[in-house]
Amino acid sequence: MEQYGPTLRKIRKQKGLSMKELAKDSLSVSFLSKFERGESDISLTSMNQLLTRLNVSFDEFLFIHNDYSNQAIDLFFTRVHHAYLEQDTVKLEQLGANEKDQNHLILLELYVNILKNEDSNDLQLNLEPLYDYLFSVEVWGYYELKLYNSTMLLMNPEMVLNLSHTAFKKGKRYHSFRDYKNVMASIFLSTIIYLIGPVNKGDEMVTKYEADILKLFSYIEDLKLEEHETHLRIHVRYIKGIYMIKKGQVEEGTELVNHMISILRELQCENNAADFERYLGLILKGK
Amino acid sequence: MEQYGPTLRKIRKQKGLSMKELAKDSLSVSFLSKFERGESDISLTSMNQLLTRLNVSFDEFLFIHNDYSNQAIDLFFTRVHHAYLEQDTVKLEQLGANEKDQNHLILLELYVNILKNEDSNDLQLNLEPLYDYLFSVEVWGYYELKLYNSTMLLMNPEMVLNLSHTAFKKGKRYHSFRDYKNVMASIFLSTIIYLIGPVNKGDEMVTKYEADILKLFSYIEDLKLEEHETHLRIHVRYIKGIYMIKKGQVEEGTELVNHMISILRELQCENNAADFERYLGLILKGK
DNA sequence: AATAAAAATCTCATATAGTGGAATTTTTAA
DNA sequence: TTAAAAATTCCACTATATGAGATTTTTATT
Repeated sequence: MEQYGPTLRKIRKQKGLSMKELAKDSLSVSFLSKFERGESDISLTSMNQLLTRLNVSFDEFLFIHNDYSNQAIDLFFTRVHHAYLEQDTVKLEQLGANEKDQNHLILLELYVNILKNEDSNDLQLNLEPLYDYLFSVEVWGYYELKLYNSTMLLMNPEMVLNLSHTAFKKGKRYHSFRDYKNVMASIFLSTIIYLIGPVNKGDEMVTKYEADILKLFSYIEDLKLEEHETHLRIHVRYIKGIYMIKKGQVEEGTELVNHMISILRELQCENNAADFERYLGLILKGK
Repeated sequence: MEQYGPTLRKIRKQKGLSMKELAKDSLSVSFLSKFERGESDISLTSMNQLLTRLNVSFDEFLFIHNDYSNQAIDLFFTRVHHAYLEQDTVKLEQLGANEKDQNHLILLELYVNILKNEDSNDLQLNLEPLYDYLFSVEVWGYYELKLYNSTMLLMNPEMVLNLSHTAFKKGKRYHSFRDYKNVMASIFLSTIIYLIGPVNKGDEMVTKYEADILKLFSYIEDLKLEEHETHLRIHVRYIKGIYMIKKGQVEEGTELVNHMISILRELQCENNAADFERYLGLILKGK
């Protein structure tokens, strides 16, 4: 039994409510006392009533319960991402130690394999289980989007294309869920970058996948980005510029990209600006 | 008893899991069946185990359960805001009908009073209960921030100042919670606008509250905005420009503000740009 | 320090959440 | 059509969530 009670007590006290006031309409004081002391579990219905009365959402409650750290799902992907960037295979293996989820274990193994075989060319990744999972799920939730987003770079173009379309189709109903648009847009933009092809290669891929790239831009349109989602707006325009360059409109494309970079500079987003600039340089050198 | 079971079933099916697989390690199949058919409540601990296995957060679960609409807290404030903008007193009164929360009722009454007495000058608002509540709560959560944010414009300057400082002090631990920074920054920025004073008046307020305004800018610094939070970055610079104008640096201030407006235009944030421009016009006319 | 009021805990009775197994029905797949 | 898998139903049983009222602890006030 998880000890949710004490956390609830803490929150109740912070809001200056007595047990009587909180329990009103949903529970007896005596039971609330027992629960708050960690001596009993509570039903989902009762808990929901209590949290509603306290004006605290489940996620906020769990955020406090987990010592002011975020959701398990985000936490896992963030940790993996960091460990990978730091090439910390030990950390990755540690993360796997307490893990029961099959997908998570696969993902960790993939990353460890990549880090360990970085130089050798005979790297064979087994992505089948991931494909199977992502194709079998009927509606993609937040988790599936994150899972795909953090593994797409390991997949081959055909699969990426296929799954990005799938993401669009299977994720539709979530439009208004908090972080959804961000992950979705990020998936589509990464897909486009992927399809534009390696910077040092020719433009075969752009030509081959032209229809798909346009489709992906239309998916982003479909997200109907809000005016306050300026970061995504900047990112979209930037990728459009890159695409134009690859398509031959070198001058207009470069101008658009540089414009976005200058906006980022003005807002002191130095890292972002530098990343954008570096990639632009590579693209232009390939021309 | 809320019927959470059927929603869980729906999600389980979407993910292609059998009851046996889902129940493993946490529940018996026969009970899971009973729960999923809405014939029994479930303990918070069990539910958490099930959702963890499904890789679905509580908020995502409730989002689906509530027919793909968002959190109760946000929903309330959004609805009130819309009804107020549309001067729809009937809608506001409707919102109050099913409402049990004391603060919500106060807030609704305030808005109705404002709309009904718009022309007459003898409007007397009783904000005491709100002050009492906000001062009595030890740690401000998401709800308190939203509540304050949506009522601060009705309060007098001294109170706003006091409560904005309170927001900073009492909200500290939440830095990493999802929407937190947004609401927090929005509070500080609104406070600065408030302290800069009415556009048609002189600059007494800017002078009087100079130290406070600088303090508020430092609070925003303290939030350590991420590079991807470009919307807030734009907003902060815009307000800085307005402040410079009020302080006498008309030229530099106007330049900065116009710069931000032009960025918004480039990103096709037409409404935001227009709002910013309108306010700039008023400020400059007052000079 | 004394006292009253409010808040929280404890005791015990009861309702119901949850288990396990076996038989039955429904769904799925080949 | 048929066999296997998945889900439901029924039952007997245990664990525990919850409520009512008595008791103790805390808080506030003089």
